[in-house]
Amino acid sequence: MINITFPDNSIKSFENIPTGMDVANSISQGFARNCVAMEINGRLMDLSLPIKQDIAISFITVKDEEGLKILRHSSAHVMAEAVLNIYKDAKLTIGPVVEDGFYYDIDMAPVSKDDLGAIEAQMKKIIKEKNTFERKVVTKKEAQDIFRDNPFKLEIINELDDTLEISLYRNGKFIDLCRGPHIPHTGMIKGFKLLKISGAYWRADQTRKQLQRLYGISFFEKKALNKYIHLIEEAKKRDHRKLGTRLDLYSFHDEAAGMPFFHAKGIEVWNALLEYWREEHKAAGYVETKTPVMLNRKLWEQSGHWENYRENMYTSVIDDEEYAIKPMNCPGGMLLYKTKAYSYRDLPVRAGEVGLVHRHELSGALSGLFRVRAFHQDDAHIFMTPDQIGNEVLGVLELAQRIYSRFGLEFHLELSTRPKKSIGSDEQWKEATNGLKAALELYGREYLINEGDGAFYGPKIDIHIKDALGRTWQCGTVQLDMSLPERFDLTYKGRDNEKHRPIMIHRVIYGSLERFFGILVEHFAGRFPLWLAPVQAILLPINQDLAVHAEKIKAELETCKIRCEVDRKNETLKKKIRDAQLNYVPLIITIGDKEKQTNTLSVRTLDGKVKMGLSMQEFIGPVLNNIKERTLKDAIF
RNA sequence: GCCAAUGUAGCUCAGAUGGCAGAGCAGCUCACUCGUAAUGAGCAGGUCAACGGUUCGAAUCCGUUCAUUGGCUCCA
Repeated sequence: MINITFPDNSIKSFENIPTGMDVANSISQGFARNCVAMEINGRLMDLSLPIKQDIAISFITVKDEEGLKILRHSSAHVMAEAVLNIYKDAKLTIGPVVEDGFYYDIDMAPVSKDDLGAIEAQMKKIIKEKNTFERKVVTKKEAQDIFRDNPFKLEIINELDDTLEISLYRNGKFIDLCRGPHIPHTGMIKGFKLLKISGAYWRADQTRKQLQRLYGISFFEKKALNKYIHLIEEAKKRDHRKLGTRLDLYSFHDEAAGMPFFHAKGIEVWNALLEYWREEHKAAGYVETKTPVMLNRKLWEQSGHWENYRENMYTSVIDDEEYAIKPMNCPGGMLLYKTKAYSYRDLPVRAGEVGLVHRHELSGALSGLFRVRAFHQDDAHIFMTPDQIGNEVLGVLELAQRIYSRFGLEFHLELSTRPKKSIGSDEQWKEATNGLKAALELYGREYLINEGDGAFYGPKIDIHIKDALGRTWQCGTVQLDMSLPERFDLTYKGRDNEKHRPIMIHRVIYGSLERFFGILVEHFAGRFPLWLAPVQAILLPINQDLAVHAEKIKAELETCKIRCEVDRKNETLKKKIRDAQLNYVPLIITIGDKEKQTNTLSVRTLDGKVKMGLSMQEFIGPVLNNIKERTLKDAIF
């Protein structure tokens, strides 16, 4: 008699030794069909395993996050089997589940995207066979014997802890070394797709063999796969590199790889972003500063960058002196601080700087505006007394919230603590980390903790925003720095008339203006809200004779600081409207004889709605209001 | 930097097997002067990324370089 306890504390008894599947079936067949694995004593196990003693179990089903991971892990096995069916002498290495699917690193000749179809076809066949995954426990010696032709698996086996049992999984003819667990049978993979191929080093070590990494994704439902594919396609449509070209915002040139060129229209958006940034920062008690782009090597030695960051820095020799283009703004900020003597009464000092920095990123890492070699940080350095940490960090979080919500972006927070390689005493780290924690508590929102993920000079809070497609991006960061004030011997006079060391934080909110711009393009799919739109209104004269009147109106709107253009092309109205719509101009104003005679405007918005007979005042008032409030609302009239 | 793919007109792309470089959009000209998502006709536009090689002949084949794209963190 076996007694099984379920999560709701109910108990069921079985005459004979049941498998996990038997137990699931005893609840209902429908439930069993949706079961993927079971959890016993915190360990995930196959449903096919017998339960030999009284124990508490809970089932992992297709609805659980864990279930999906197991499915994808099993999918990796199926993919590996498919690859082996086609490429007989391929050698498998590891095939884990990752955030967005799974991969398998395989030692084989390079394959191309065109080969994926054949592998997918093989996988389909295997899935159709509904093969079960059979688990077998072997000794280390047996495992070594089975994988004697595979140096990668041997290496893994040799490293395994002797106290662990070594398990193999067989589905069909395919056997792999694996911890498990797996789905009951391959038929549960209802939707899958192989996504991409890349090179990857064995154990991520450049000195070791380069393997082929095949990526795939899979789901329990075909529908979920379609949804995923749809998301990828939607993301593709919003690709800021494509939209940037089409909307004439920015471009990239071979002559300066990774360094974007902003066009006139792009700069309108850029300036609107910065104007808003300045407004918020002024209101939050910041001053704005500016430091040079190129500074002497001595400064970088003092700041520690020469030692820690040199391979990413652009350098040049001028008048026999070595200079480096700044990869960060902070050392310049240090010099600014040192230009005067500070009293505790002066603190906190909040000094912002929209600084242009250059970092020599690996050529393969470059990607549109998202990963560049030259960019502007909306940086600020805050110098303060130790007891101001909580308040100042809180202030940054609140400022960040105000700014992000302006764009309709949600966000979450992550706290990163001391990494292995770091400077400073335990005491300092404790104080700094507690300071950040205190601020987070004051702020009152949940946050994740990334143990050991801080900068070498201090702990930090990262702010991750979530765009309209649900993708997250790390933009803002608040970093406590325990190194630079020391290295530059920053001080302030305390109430006690003694010198004290200020605490310093670095923080950004947009992060990289370039990158944030790119994120916004994708977030809005190119349709900027009115306050950001490069061209806010376009005037379309119905015929050539009306162009003069259109220009007159344009001049009037421009005195109100509304960015506008006249489309003087010798085209039909239909055509001009189409062009304006495709360029996402929020306000499309047609100028015909009727409008000229009555001195009114006929306004079409991007949703295709038309409002006729508006007087200039009826138009300008609400428009300026919408711009001033920087609202995301399309509805203006 | 490493692996793979890609690079043809301002943009999007076609150009098996080597034999005079093409389309649509955009641009320019002309006609039309138009009322809410494409008027028509014509013209112009190219060192086929760069350099080198193979060949009677290269956008096409080979090599090098540059750039772009997807990866290179997730541990049986």
